[in-house]
Amino acid sequence: MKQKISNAELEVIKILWEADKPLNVQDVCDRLPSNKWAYKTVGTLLIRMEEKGAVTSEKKGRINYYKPVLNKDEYTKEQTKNFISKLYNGSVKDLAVSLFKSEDMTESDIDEIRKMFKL
Amino acid sequence: MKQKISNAELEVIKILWEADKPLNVQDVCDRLPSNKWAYKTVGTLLIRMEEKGAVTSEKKGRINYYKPVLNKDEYTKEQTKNFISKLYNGSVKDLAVSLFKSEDMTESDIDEIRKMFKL
DNA sequence: ATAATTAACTTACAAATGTACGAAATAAAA
DNA sequence: TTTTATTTCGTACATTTGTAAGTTAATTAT
Repeated sequence: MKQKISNAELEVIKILWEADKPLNVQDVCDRLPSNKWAYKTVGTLLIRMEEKGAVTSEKKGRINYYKPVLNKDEYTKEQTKNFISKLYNGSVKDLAVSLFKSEDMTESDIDEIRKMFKL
Repeated sequence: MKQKISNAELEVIKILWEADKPLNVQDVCDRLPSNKWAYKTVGTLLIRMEEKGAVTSEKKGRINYYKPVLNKDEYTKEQTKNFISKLYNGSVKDLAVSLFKSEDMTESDIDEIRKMFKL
């Protein structure tokens, strides 16, 4: 997986991550918000990800079933790192400050975080 | 500012944010890592951002001086929110968990965060 | 004052992305 | 079995992005 996957592709691979079993194009469509994309669009996105090595497909009969190659946690971790270096000069602390000030955290988020960082 | 700015554009507007005074193309080039982009490339990026409404320019003599319209903190906040919803289903807590497990935080980051959350 | 440099403005061009359509092959329904 | 629906495969096409080059006008150096 050298190349980056796009935002639209990410939407699709997220479905595969959740499904936890190989899905065909129709399955993916069914799990997307309705009318998100045409069937063929979803097919294109899957093919592109296969070209990029982010997913693989296996044919059962004439139908292709796709599953992710790219690992969700690794991907998330890597993207998070990139994001922090892009917007916060790589400082996790600066991100934390920004989150803390942004009012986007609920009290329960804060509690959880407190627990996590204790000891 | 309807349209999104690209990664390359972001590099440039970051320079303007830091400078805190209007800069011309040459100034921006001087502040970028050397040989990052050709002078003309930087000019293109500035023009595109002006078209997008992210920066404005004012001419002194024949030279254009650019300054940001887009506010850094707002932009950062918005991007952070988008990022969290894209990768963590909007859960700040999940992001925090991931950061905590990723080993990308230094001890001093953790200390700072502890202080911030008053543990 | 001519030559060299510089800045703006215009144009370019390939790769990536979003968003599909058409044709051909096959399977399912009538 | 003829029609209809489904699926793949190839193709399409506008927009955005990265990365500039060419042309022209103004400025600086000689």
